[in-house]
Amino acid sequence: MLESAPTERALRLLELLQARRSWPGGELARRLGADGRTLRRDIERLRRLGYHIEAKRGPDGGYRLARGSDLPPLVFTPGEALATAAALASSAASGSAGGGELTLTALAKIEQVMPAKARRRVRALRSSVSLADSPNAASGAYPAPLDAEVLGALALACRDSERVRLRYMHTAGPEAGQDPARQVEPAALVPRGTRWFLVCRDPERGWRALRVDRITRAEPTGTRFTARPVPGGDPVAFLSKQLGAPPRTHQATIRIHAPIEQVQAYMGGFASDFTAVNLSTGEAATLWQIADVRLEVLAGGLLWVRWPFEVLDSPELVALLQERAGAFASAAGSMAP
Amino acid sequence: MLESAPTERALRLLELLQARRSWPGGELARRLGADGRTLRRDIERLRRLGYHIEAKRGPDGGYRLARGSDLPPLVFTPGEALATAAALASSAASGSAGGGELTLTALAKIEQVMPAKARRRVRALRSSVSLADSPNAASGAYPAPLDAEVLGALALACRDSERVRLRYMHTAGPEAGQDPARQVEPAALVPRGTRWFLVCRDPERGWRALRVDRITRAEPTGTRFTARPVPGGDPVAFLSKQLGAPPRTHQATIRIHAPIEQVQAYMGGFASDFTAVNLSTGEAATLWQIADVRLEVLAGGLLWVRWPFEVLDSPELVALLQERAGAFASAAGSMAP
DNA sequence: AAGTTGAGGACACTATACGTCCTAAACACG
DNA sequence: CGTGTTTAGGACGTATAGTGTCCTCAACTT
Repeated sequence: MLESAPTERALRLLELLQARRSWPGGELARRLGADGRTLRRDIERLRRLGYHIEAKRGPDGGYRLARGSDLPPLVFTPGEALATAAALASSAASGSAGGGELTLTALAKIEQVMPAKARRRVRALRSSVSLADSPNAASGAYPAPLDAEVLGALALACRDSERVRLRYMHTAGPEAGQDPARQVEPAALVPRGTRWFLVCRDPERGWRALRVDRITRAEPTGTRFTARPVPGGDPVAFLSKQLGAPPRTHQATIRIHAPIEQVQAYMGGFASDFTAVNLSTGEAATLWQIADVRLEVLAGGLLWVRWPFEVLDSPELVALLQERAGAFASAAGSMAP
Repeated sequence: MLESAPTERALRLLELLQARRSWPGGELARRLGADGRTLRRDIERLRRLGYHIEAKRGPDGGYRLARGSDLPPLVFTPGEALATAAALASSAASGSAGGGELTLTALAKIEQVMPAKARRRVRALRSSVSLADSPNAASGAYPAPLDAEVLGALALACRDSERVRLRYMHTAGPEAGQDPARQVEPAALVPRGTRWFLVCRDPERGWRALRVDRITRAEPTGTRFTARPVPGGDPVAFLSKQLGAPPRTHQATIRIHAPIEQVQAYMGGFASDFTAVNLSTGEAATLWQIADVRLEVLAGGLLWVRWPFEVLDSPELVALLQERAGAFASAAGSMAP
């Protein structure tokens, strides 16, 4: 009558083995409600399935799940799944780490199965993000921190060619300020500079590229559609046609009047690309190569430089620094007596 | 002779159901190498184990894994696990999101089982982080982006009371610049301001609080120790005694000369805490409350304000702005002809 | 050397799993 | 309103896997 005791024990075993580094066999058997001999057979089963379980004999021995060739199914608590989903979403939003696509598929997998209870807590967690709580969100990441739920739902829908119902906030044009519901056939999520775009087909309006941070809600409809080729060949090409040339990456070289050892000791934690130079005066200085799509981020990096420095190239950055120097001075000056 | 076909199929089924939203039963049966009837029994098994599997009948029907009360074991590809580990580490490092502890236990679970091959790729991925690749790391997060491997190993060791061998970079004192190996008994990872500290007991030197971003390597030794009470009651208290009072959080109120609607439209994505005010001149202005442990982060936020503004309180911020205004001006001025 | 813990063969009993065959019910499409 | 497709699940016989008990070894700690 379908009792499936071995399967259930196998899953619980994986769970237990991940919750603690090492378990004595007797304890495991007790928790699984089975005999010690049966436990040994279960361990053997998992080993045969490719999971690497080490055993240590003698007092204080036990079983432990170790690195193997295969990755075992990860058993998270709801809280851990929540933290993981939040981390993945913020990682995707910040655009760091090459594996953007992998980040999204991982997020999709969690989003697909995360219990509704835990899911609600994501929103709560996200809404608390502010300048105070999340310094990173403040200075660099201009576009909104993305909603893990929205991003996960979209990633899922793209993967499965499933139509989504979404709300998109228009900020310009005849529909500005509105937040109308519409259904689209998503094709791909494409990062562009610091933003994510959803390349999709609106059955009524044709192909569009929507800014993900302006999508306030995304719900899967459950209806599948047959994927069509994106005009222009692939989603990235389509996006380029829609938006024009990709935003230029600003580069600048900074000459810092301090020896490279000091600079690296102080700033090596968050920056690299330092080069040592010797000025004609014999002074030891450091060149710092920086680059970003947003000029303000470069200026933000310069906030941390505690030695005199100059911008060697990049007139744009120079212009921004001049402008900001004025703004800072007047903002500060107005408070002085 | 221990064949375990049902268990193996159950695990593969979970994998398949997470890789795609919906699967027709016939396809699943084919992939599992089993009869359709057996598949239906397998589905029933998983349902009985608490996983919510929806079915749709008729053409284009199929099975799908949906949200349930329980979180099923997540089956990641090596690449996804890698991206997840990286995301968790950077989330922990940035200190955002309340669930700091959950982030670490999740990271520990992945670190424990991630195949060595994938693990090496974490380092490669991390080493490419620079100002150019990761804007967030640049402007705000002064302390180093933490090594996922180190953080994961430490979290694991704390959880399991396992001694670790680690290398710690001294930057001051008689051992400055050295990187000696030592073994410690880790008690807890404690976030403090923008940094993480490992509260641990060095058998030779007693209780210590080590900055995690200065730990260059951490390897589990495999030997367990019996946890002792941390002096002062708990790790947080101990850390406070070691470091003195927690770093002061700087607060400031900024008056922006623009109506709140404009400010929110432009900056609402990454900041909040705006209040509308009307000046005596009748001008609509906006008050912005900002706070962070690091003054530079506050200044970084002000880089993005495109309207005239003043600092209403916080003499410290005013001083920094004045100083930076000078630095920016001279850095820019030196490039002009 | 003694005690503890994992490893695993043998055996008998149980009951589970499997495929084949069948009927029913939901759903989409023409 | 059928018709075909898809999930649902009962019945049945057979093969076979799972279980606990008992036993002997082997590795490791103290």
